[in-house]
Amino acid sequence: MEDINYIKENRLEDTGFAYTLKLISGKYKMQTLYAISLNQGPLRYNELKRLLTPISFKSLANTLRELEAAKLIYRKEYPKIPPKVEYGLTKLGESLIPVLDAICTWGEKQMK
Amino acid sequence: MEDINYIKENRLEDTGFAYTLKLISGKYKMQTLYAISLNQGPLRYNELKRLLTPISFKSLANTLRELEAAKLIYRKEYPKIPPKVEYGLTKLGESLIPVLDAICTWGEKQMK
DNA sequence: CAGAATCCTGCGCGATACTG
DNA sequence: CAGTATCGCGCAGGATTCTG
Repeated sequence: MEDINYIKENRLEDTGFAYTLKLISGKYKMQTLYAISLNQGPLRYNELKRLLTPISFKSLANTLRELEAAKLIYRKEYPKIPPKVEYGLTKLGESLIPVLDAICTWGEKQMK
Repeated sequence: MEDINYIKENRLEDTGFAYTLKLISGKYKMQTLYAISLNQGPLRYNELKRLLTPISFKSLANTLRELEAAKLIYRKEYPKIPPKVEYGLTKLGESLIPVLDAICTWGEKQMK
């Protein structure tokens, strides 16, 4: 009944569904989160760049900034030469991984 | 180890994850599937148009065609005047709903 | 090494009009 | 009612260059 109302009242955009999509939609956001998860630990800027090939520097920077703003990843800077920056999942980001895993699992089933 | 290899070999794109995303990425694809699911039954063209506001006719037509090509929805035409066409979830499409539900649930938790 | 800055491009998507 | 056809554009994303 709740769901029915949502949809009847044309407010799909007020559901948690739309809320989540707003945070993770974009060409590389989910891939970025998933790459960090698969690595089982934080990744450096250039590692992400390589893993997300063919992403551009600009897209990567944007993606990381937006994910950080959404508190899904954290950015840790090591002030030294040469510079080193790591990106890892926050608790919030980790809580999203089961969802991404479900996406992966579903795909694996269909592939064979 | 499998996962590690995937990521080390820069083949995130060969995972089930990428496979799934290819089918459901696009501005309105997941929303379309979810709307049909929430309705607990097939929806007509104009109903979808309304529910997915502010989608355009062109985007809606494209979205429906691509989802149908991916066998996630079916199209049923009633040959009569006035025309009536229904779009519903296939078995494959239904199998994806738990994943979309997970996305919704996650969002609901964060909203409060 | 990790970006910022700049300029450029495609195309996903929208708006509108038309049709069986 | 359920779509196509046409035209046009914003903006996400790309390519390249520069810097602390």
